[in-house]
Amino acid sequence: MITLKDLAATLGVSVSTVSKALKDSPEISKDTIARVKEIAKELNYRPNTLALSLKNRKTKTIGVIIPDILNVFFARILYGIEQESTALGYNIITCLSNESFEKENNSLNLLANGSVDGFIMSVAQETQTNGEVKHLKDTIKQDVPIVMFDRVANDVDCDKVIIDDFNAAFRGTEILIKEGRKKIILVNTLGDLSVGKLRILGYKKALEKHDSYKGDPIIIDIEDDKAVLNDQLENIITEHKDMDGLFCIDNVSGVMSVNIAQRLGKRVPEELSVIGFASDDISHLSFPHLSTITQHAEEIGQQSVRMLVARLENKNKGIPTSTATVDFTIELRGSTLNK
Amino acid sequence: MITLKDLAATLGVSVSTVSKALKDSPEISKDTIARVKEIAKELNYRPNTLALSLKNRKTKTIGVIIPDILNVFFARILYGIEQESTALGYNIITCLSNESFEKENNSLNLLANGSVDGFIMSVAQETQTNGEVKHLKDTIKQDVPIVMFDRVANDVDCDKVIIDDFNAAFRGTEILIKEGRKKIILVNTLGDLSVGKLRILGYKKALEKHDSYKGDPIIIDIEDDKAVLNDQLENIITEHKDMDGLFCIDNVSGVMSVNIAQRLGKRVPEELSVIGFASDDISHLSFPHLSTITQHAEEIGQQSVRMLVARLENKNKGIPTSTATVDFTIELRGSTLNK
DNA sequence: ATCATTATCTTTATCGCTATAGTTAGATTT
DNA sequence: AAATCTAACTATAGCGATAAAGATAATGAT
Repeated sequence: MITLKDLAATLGVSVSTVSKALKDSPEISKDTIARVKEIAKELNYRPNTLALSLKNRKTKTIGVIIPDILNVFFARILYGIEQESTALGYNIITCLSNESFEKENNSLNLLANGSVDGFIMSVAQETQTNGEVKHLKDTIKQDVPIVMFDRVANDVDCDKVIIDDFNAAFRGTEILIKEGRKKIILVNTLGDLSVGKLRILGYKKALEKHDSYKGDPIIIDIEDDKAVLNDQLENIITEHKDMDGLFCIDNVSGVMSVNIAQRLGKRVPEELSVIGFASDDISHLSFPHLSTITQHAEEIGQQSVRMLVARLENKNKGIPTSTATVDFTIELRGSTLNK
Repeated sequence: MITLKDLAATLGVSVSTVSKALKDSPEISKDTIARVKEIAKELNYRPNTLALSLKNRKTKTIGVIIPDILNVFFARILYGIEQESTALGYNIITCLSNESFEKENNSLNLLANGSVDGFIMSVAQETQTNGEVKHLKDTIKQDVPIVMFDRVANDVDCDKVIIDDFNAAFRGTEILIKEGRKKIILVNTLGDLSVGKLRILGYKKALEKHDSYKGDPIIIDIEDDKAVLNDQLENIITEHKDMDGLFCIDNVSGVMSVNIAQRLGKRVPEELSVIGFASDDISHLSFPHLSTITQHAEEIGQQSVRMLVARLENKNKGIPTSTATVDFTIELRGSTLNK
């Protein structure tokens, strides 16, 4: 690696002259500036980012903690984060918590010592289930800001970016109601994640609000394990012969359900209308294609970066934290009637 | 942030005493060591990684460049990389080249100045198409090692981790031949990527080798754009009425093909046997489930880390570079006969 | 001719940490 | 009692870069 010192030595001037010349300082003659720049280019000099970070006390680096990179929703968000970070001149250090509190905590501790300027994260399932927040609050207290997306800890005071999950589920359920469906079941694969709870609330609220719907809410919890998901869904479809509306609140079970129903001779959408959540393109893998509530994952990522950078670059001002809501869209394809 | 200086001030000793005490130096009395550690814990002292990296001239950080994080194959590899890195005490800085040469080049330049100890990367499509290698060679020349996985640049001398794509495709094709299929078509969505070429070669070789197979190889190039993929596959299935074997060399078109064929009344696997490549779980989204050549993506990631770290921690010795091949497995499900 | 002013550099200190080279007071040796 | 040793620290330099404060010679002012 080539340093300022090396350049200074080859040119026979002092290190600070080189440093200033490279920044076009008026203290240095145009002649020297030209010579310095030439040599710098020739030797392919690149300033050492580490040294600069140490000096400036900021790294232009964002720590990103993703609970599950194999979940396309999160992969897309990471994609958005990377795009916007690059655009704003920041790097990202990516950590995968793998839904574990311990890994999340480690990552936070490891990086919150000057390695990153701030964090963008979605809370691990374990963290959320156990209600752990101390590690998050501690980090913020040490003056390292956090932006949370999607899965947020309500009792931590920081910037947040979310989908209006309640409203999304409400609107999705309404579509089934307006088709005149009489028995609409919600399949929950999200355990007790905050977003799952909100979606269930939206579903319930929609059923309540519409007098035309007579039944009670039916919520079936199943395991989100791809090996058994198929069987579980098949059971539900077989057991509830009179079910005519199915609302899946994750990414894959909707696609699977459509395929299973068709195979079992239950025609979609005539006899069963299915709607799912989506953040990727697998809705094309069922026939008919799955109608979905589509989350704009990239936008969530981008928005998170914007909020964090805004806070970093106005640190002193101490603006109060805020929560941004990113839009969703409803895309009706073939698995519902109102195409 | 709390520094050694802060600790020294509170204790009324010198900075170097604190530093030594924290490392249990024999020069420092047990008494002082105890006092220092106590205060350090109390004030939640964490050594500044940046300063350490600067001092030690190594960062314990790996730069990872991924061409497309929305491709589950790469997401899984990243997962493997992250796991193994963490296990070996390294952090990762993730960059997404988005298949662009320029972004790949930028990332390399940005980080190859002391920010990372080495790189793990898969070459962007654009880079591979244009045959760009200078940026890769330059990086290595600057003494920053690179490990390439999956898509590798053959004329760059560095450690590599690959799947035996040739052999995988050869074996996959053989399965169809041994079922007695008469017209086996290969669908290529990978353009002119190196791995695609190898898979096509393997397919051709298998057809050649088996005298029982009479036809010529048929390779159909289609675009890898999810919006039109469906239609393109439907066209192929409609036009080639006598096709009884289909070999898909990417992740999704196999699943789609099975679903389309069934819908069009072409029974799978009786009339059409389908086999695909896979690195994720979407093979469950077709009925019957897709038989696949399964790449062990996590293992590719882990192996890459191991090779890079081995090189980093033996830098002086200058071991010659090597290429590791990661196993694949063939998983026969319902879309082929020999289940 | 003397002093002030520029132009153009160089020195020094600092970011946080560690390794190397001092320093000091008390204990041990002869 | 003078010389040597040792335990337990402190001071210094350096990783790479920069900003603030000095330095030097040439120019201009009076």
